[in-house]
Amino acid sequence: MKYADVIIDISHERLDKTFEYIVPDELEEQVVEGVQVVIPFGQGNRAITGYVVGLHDKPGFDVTKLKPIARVVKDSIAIESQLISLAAFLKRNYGSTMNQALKTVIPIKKKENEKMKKEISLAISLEQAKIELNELMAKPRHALGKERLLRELLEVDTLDWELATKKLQVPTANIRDLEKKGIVHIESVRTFRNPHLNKDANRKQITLNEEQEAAAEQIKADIDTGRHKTYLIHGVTGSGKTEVYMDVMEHVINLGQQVIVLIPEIALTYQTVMRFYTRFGDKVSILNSRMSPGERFDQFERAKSCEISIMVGPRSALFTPFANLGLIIIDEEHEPSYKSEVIPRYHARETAVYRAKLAGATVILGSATPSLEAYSRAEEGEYQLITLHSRAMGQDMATCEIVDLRAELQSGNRSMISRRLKELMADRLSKNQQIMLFLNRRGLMGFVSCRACGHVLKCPHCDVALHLHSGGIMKCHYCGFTTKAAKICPSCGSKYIGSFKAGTQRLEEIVKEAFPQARVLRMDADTTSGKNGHEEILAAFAAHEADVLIGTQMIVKGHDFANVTLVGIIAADISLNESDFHSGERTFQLLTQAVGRAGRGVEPGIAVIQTYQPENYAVVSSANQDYDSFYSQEIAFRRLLSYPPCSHMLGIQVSCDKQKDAYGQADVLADLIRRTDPEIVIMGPEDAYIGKLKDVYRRVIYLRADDYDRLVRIKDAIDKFLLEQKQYRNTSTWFDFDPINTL
DNA sequence: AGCACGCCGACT
DNA sequence: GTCGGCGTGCTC
Repeated sequence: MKYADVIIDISHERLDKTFEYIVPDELEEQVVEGVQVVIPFGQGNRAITGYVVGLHDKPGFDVTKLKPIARVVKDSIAIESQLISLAAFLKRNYGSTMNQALKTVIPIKKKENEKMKKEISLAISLEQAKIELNELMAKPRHALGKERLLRELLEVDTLDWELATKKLQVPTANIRDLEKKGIVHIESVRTFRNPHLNKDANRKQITLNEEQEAAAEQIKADIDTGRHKTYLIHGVTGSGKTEVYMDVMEHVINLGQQVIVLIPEIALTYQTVMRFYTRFGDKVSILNSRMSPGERFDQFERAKSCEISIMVGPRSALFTPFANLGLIIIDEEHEPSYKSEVIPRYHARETAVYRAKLAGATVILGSATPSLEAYSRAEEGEYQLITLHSRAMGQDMATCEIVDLRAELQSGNRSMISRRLKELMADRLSKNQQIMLFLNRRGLMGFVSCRACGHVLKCPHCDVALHLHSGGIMKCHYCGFTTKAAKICPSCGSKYIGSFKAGTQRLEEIVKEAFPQARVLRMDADTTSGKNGHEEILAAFAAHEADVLIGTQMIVKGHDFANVTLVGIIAADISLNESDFHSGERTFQLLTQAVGRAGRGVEPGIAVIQTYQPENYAVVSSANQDYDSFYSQEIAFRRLLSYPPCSHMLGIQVSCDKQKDAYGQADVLADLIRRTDPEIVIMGPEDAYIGKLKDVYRRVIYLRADDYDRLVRIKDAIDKFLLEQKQYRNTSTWFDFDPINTL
């Protein structure tokens, strides 16, 4: 007789343990570690699903009380036992129930209706298609989706419907329209096929430069001799890190192993995706946050059945069930999107290193501005540092000028644009070159306040300011609460009440005023409403349909525009003045990326950084593109104040709809912590950054310790206490290890 | 989480 | 006298 340990599919601390079940003889073949099973649970024997996490021959519980497993869930993926260990790692290191951890690691069940795959192909010859494309391009406002589709079909014979609509983001209407005109042909097929490349002509032979070659060779040599390390590739913007990744990827695939490539959500663009497709063809699958759980499940199933050997995707792609994983690449390793915002709040970097350890795989981290965490590990020798010093195409780095806004103000210029920036903009516009203006919007939002008494209109459900939207409506960006814009201040009755325009919007007006002839595009939350908003704006800018692109963070991430020769950073300080200890690091990363946008083509570029703190080290070192100088100052600051990576932090949040209970429970937990570990550095309890959200009050406690495990022990003590505690059962508590965002 | 058992108020 | 409130406890 066999017995199985099952984790019940109910996420509750009180059920967060394995339950033992009898494996019936007829199910013995099917019940393996990782499968989803249906089991009778509780007095009523109601059918509940669960995950098998262990199997043994001897019962470990009163055998008379054991019930048999009812059945194995059809189409459930038996995940690698490695992934179960990975879930245990998530539970232990980031705090969650085993069920929550398993759910982040195991793909969700497939949806019922399996739809027919459709393929799109050209109904006309390649030459005709080129003519069609040219005609399309000639129209001033043509459908960009059609353009992408036609361009793609010039490269490949057939295109999967899903690929076209999801990854290339071609609207279905565009495809239908082209079909009606007889340009493309839509065919339903049964089997799934990835696009095949028409000809290898477009598959450029990539030759690595000396530095890239040395980097790739070093990693490949280590892999060949069975050394599986973690590498940090620190390469300046444009140094061609991706070429190094691809070279190593090819090597690993030739060894019969699989590769996971993590890319920040925001960089999952058409260009990035195509780079992998053109190099590796149908070995690649792409995971996308817009995919439904069913689609994701399909991709994981293909990985499991060895149909593909490369998975490219955001954070969650880390859990692709490859049986023989050989390499994990994390591009733009410093990106905050690698930290999960939901429980378990894991960090993809740490988790990747752990998964690689389990699988005997190699990890490559890459960044132009490595996180302090990664770089300090490299310095300690835990990761191996590889530096790429020069740009692959040999372009010069942009020159960088810092404009002191204090001096600008003294000489009477109160505009958002300094005289120097204006002068350079005029010059670029006259040369028909493009300009990017970057504004970190945070702090310049369009909230509504009273000019007489200073009262700020707040959301009744959340502790945040309401924002003015078009049509005289105020909206809460956190809970969606909407109300009519106030005409009179509810506090003092003054009618001098109004909003400050969003920074980008105001900047756009200023630019249009100063350069009426310039064509300006703005990219922010307001202008990118549609699904493909981003892509369309960026494509329009790439096609030089505008001279100036104004935007927030989104425009600085990984988009290369060859004709951009001037980048203006309007207010570098804004991100510096955030209360968070990451502010220096974020500012440096942002500025470095923004500066890197200038001069990606033949023309050398100039970047102008406007700031009130021209002597700030983050500003100065990003202007000089000097990571080492930034790092040494930032790490000294972290060491001095015992911030990560020089120590570890644990954020504990208590939330409750009753303010009194949230406060009470937070105090109880703080006492418990003091009793558990009297020496630990404890901050709080205090109100969370947003003290009330959707009518729920939130209190936070922060702990700091050199030893991560010490924090884990406190987490475990709190978990144990919460199980036994009778009072405050209406509160909920969760953990955030080494938090990235202020709780 | 759900469901049962269990001991105190207003109702056909 | 009963129906039902949700407090407490258990689930292999």
